[in-house]
Amino acid sequence: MSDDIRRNMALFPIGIVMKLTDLTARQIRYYEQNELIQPARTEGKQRLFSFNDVDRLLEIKALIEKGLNIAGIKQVLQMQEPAVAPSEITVTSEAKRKELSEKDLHQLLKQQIMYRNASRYGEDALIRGELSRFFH
DNA sequence: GTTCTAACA
DNA sequence: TGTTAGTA
Repeated sequence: MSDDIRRNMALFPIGIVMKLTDLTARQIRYYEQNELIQPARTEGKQRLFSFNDVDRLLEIKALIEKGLNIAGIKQVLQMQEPAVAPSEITVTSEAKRKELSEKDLHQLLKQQIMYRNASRYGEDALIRGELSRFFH
């Protein structure tokens, strides 16, 4: 698993990331403010992005083009990273179920659908694409 | 020349 | 989101 550290190595400045992602510096910085990405910083406070950061930005870009807002992208992204087990996203007891609001139930439903798809096809952008319609 | 933050004729 | 100002 040493490939992971390579993908997370902070390598390129914002200028290169702009060309790699076709995003403006403004957008990249804006997404960072909204915690969609967390690039490293040099001593001089300049951002340094890793391959993972670039991949993440490409995903964000795809979702933006699908018409999602920051809030929607956050949710889609959060369901990716934490490879939550089914038990964690399943409503366990009746008591617990009663405490959930309608909004929570929808959120839970989306997570479960996402997990099933991820289990069958393994991870992929297509899954996000399908799921994105829930966040319009 | 590049990047950063803050702000808006 | 664009863009500009003043820096580092």
